[in-house]
Amino acid sequence: MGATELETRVLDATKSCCERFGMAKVTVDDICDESGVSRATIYRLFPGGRDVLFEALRVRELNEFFDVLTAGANGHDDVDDLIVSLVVVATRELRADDHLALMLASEPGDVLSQLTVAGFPRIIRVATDSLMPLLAPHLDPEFAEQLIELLVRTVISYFLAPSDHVDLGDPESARAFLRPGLALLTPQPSERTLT
Amino acid sequence: MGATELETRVLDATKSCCERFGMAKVTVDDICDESGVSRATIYRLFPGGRDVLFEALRVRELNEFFDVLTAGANGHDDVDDLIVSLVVVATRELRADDHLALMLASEPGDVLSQLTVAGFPRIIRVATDSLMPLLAPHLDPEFAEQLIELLVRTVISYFLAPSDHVDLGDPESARAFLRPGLALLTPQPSERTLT
DNA sequence: TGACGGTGAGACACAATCTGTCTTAGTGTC
DNA sequence: GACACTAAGACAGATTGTGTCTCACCGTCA
Repeated sequence: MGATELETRVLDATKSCCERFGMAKVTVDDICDESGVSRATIYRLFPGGRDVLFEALRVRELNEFFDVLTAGANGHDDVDDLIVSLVVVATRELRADDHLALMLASEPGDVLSQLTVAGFPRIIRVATDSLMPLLAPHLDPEFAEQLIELLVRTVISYFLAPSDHVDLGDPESARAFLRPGLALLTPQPSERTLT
Repeated sequence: MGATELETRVLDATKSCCERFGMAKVTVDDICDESGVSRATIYRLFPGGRDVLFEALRVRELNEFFDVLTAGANGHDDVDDLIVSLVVVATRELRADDHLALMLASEPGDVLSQLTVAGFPRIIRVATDSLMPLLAPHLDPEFAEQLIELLVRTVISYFLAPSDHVDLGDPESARAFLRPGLALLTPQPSERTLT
């Protein structure tokens, strides 16, 4: 998974081109100019070209997102605290993501599709891979997977369409919102259901 | 010169497309979408298409600039005051022009060319047409034309490359900077030279 | 009612641009 | 000197954009 310095430069260039022109207008040559990498090299690094390039960028961004998230959610002995922290930090991270905001403004269709439809399974996959190690010590694996998926869906939904009643970026509000679900966790570990 | 509501809409759309994509990436279809005006109509309003459209936008912006400038420089009995005011207001107007700033950032070559080379004669022409009525009551016509050209060159130069010693957006600084030249005006109306 | 000016929709040929692949030559490393 | 890696750019084919055209539509005015 070690990204070459060259790959990094190309993906950085792709990112900044997307911000400048909007994804629809970016050409491979734009990325060449921006990165200072030759056309041939880009096609060798990312066989398939343009689409593969965007795909790789999405993967990188997604992984970065969960790296930051998991790094920022340490030192919680209590599962409840951990979960609340994850939700809050994730929400704040989404809100602070300038690139995401720009893309959401200039290419709403594509970005929404990535967040809710086409790209959603991947998000769940990466989220599961990243968060399972954190939750595994405290929860039944199958339950943890279901929980992660539900949390991802919730955070994304409240990010895209904020509520007047809940602010998942605020620890107090998030805890209050999550309490009913969290209550199911600790007291009776026997009957775990989400619906 | 009355611009149709339709022409206005098309030029507004052109402007906003330039800001979103950068001039190089804007297509006529983008402008159709943005303005809600059909392709056929755009080509009828602006025969020649794309380039003519950009040209028309530049003309409009330029005229608007001097309209605002002359409107903001009223009520000066003294020529010195008038000239200082024109320089200050023009400088501030340039600095406050978001569209110009955006274009300058994304398409430096084109914009610089418009400000200093290809578009410069037109700037001088419009400036002369706009400012002569203001200066005519006070100055010899030929001298006024020379003065206007020099002021335009000066304001543009200091706008593009600000000086550590002079701030033409500041009345005090501008007056001090212009004093040597202004001194030539009032005392001896006989020997008028700029060099 | 019918003629008329202005508009949107879209077909069209041509030009320009982009894509993805390829070959070449250059550069640094072992 | 062989090797891996890269820049530069030629190339065919696909895609996109341009500018012109025709046609249907719609409101207005006679």
